[in-house]
Amino acid sequence: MAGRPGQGEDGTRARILDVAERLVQTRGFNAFSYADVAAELRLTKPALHYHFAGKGELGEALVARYVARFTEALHRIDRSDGDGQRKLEGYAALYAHVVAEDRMCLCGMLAAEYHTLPVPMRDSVLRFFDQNEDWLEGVLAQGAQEGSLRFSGTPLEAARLILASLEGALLVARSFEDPARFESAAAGLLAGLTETEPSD
Amino acid sequence: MAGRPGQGEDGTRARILDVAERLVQTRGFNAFSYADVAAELRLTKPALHYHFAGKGELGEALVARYVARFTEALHRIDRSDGDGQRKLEGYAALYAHVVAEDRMCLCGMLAAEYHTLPVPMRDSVLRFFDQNEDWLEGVLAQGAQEGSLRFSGTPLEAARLILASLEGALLVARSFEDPARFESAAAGLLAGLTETEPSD
DNA sequence: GTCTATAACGAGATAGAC
DNA sequence: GTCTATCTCGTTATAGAC
Repeated sequence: MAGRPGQGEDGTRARILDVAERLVQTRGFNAFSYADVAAELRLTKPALHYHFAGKGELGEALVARYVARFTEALHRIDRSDGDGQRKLEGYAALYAHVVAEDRMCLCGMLAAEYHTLPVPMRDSVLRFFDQNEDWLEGVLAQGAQEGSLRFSGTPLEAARLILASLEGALLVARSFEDPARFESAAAGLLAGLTETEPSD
Repeated sequence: MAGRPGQGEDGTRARILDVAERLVQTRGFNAFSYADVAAELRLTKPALHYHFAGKGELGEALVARYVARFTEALHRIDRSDGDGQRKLEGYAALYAHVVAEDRMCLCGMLAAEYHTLPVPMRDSVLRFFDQNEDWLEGVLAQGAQEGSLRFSGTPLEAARLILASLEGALLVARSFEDPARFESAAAGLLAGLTETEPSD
């Protein structure tokens, strides 16, 4: 599946995923076609079918790679070893990179199209959200303990609100083609979690 | 355009909009067809073309009606004459009704598909968001003045964060087919805006 | 206002050559 | 691993009868 030869990742396969990923993040899974990807790579549709049996399989590979990259990014933040607040800032920055490229989060886009997706893709999308919530829950628990973060409810509830808010902020900001809208929403969200109560 | 006859709203036209609206809110604008709507209403595709020249025109009518209904709902909340906090609760309840029907907000769904939409639909989606933000801004300013709401940044910034958070909460909750996820996120969001600082 | 019939196109997919 | 050629189906849309 990965790079059997010498290097890493078969070249064509990775380039197909790169183009398809951008198309899905900007137009949606139902609004891109094998023909779009083939044309951009100067290939033909059957060449794509050689690498990915069908659109469903391509979609599954797309989400799998996206989740793997996100997981890596979360591990990088963990290793950076900041306090909860800094980790949350790092997390929001991941989304900022997405909107900077005029894209929606891959799984946020697929969430909108959820009811039209092949079941394996649906499952992967839910796992993506679960994984993000788990990670955020840990960061929030850490932040609460340290005193770097304050929130109402349980860490899991706060984690879910953060995930939803960032996905929604991406969705709206991208429509206005205004990354600043995302930045502002992310900043406001963080501010609400770091308010120090008036020290008496 | 409206109900020229005796009653209100031509029957077929309204029924087409009803079915199309549900399909767009659940599957997306790019994942429903005239054939879907026609079959459900036991009509033929040309009958639909009689009422709406093309898919674009149907989409425009869909958003126009949705925006009009939302505007009415906001006016109802205004007339209810509660404080800022209660108005926000009423606002969140509008979204809760949507997720209870396993739907996405129409304009949230269209925001995901934004780059594939006919331009008139794009404009209407942005106007929907603008209108919501304007209304929320007013409610937040009122709440801040009364002391029923607290937030960081300007009322407009807070309004944008609320809109994004609720849209995102819809998006995620609907994927899990779990309205409780939305309710929890909405409650957490409200809680963050009504925290009373430790009274001394 | 709704129908039958059909055009014109693009989508996803396969067979089989090279 | 990529191609040409082709198939089948669904989609949007129109012409013209009733």
